Amino acid sequence: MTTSKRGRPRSFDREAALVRATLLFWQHGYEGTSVSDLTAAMGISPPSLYAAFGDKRALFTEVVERYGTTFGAFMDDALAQERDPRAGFARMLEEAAVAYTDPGHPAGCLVISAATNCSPQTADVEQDLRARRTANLRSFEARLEDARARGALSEEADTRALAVYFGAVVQGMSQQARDGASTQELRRVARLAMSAWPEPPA
Amino acid sequence: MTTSKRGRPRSFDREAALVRATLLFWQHGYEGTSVSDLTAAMGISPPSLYAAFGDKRALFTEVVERYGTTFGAFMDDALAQERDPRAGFARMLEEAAVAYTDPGHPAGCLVISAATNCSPQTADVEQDLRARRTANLRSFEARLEDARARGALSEEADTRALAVYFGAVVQGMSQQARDGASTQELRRVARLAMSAWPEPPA
DNA sequence: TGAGTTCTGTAGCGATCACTACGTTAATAC
DNA sequence: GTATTAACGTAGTGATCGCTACAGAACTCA
Repeated sequence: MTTSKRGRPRSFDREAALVRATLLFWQHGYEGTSVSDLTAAMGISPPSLYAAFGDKRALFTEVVERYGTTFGAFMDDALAQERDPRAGFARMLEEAAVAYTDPGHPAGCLVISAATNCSPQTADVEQDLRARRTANLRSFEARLEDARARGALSEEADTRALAVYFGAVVQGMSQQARDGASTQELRRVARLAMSAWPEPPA
Repeated sequence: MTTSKRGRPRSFDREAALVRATLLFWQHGYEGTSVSDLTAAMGISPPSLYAAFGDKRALFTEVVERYGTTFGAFMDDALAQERDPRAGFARMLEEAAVAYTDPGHPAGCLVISAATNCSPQTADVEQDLRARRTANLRSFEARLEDARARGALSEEADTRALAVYFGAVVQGMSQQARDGASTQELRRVARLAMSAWPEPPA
């Protein structure tokens, strides 16, 4: 394989520019971030942005997908890597407390907060992130149902309600982080939240 | 007192127009709602809007204040009217489950979701709603500290952590409602969330 | 070298943003 | 009646929105 191409080579680091765009969308959301803001932060001109990423919408989609495999990967990892489902959810919440308050990037979760209030024209962006959140919720529910099938969760446990509950806790922790909550406060929230975990089966 | 004034009388119902504006801001947020959207929904022309409410920012402020005394009043009411603090928080969450999914208006809470992602130019709006949320959190904490002082909560209870926890749960329920959660699902979340309430003092 | 290709910066496109100048209309005050 | 006051609709302000036409620059290929 070869990386050489015809024509004038790109004069900026596409990956670095993508990270800059991620941080901007993370902080101000999709509509709160203008193309002018993006080009200024990425250090490129509008034609370069459009040539490299398509348009604002495509750039945002790429940002969200990259976010899911990097900053946001801890959620799936925690649930998948812990054998004990309770430990998996507990670890997910603990890591959320740390990740959402990391001073190295904007607070909270991009998927949760980057498109919560959109104009009628960009309702599709709001819907895209909503679909990601509901997919996460289904992932929670599947993990809980799997735990129940394996006998790690009582038969009476309401997996749907627990899934919505953990989804709400994660989203709430994200917004608390954006509102200024500290890592320590969110850690305590994470521990309190685990009180809802049902008693083990007899 | 007299309600008569000089000059041409207003030809629209100011209160009704304010409600229309509330519903729009509630659904699409501050920046997601344009003055053009507002005038169309309120059935008035831009000069009438500016004469009656000042500007978009002032209208939003009035909407938020009115929201706090109507749709959003159930929170303070629940905490203030229940003698038992645990019952107060439980009632607040139960009523949130119903209010956030009321089909008569947009889902969730306006204070929580109307300005979560703002452009740098309107950061002050985001900050105003943030101040309201942190005030609510302090109200939670004060209620919990009062309960502990009265002996209704154990001395070891972490009132700050509990306040942040309940704030996160409420915010999470609001976003779950916007993401399509049903009243019943949120009711179950409310009940699960109360599991974190500490054991009564010995 | 020259042709072909692709990125670059400048400069500006039409559309929409929040907002308002202006002349008209409809009420009260005298 | 006339004067005064205030809301009305029309029509349009400058600024910013997302996006692009265009020409020059920098590369690979023959």
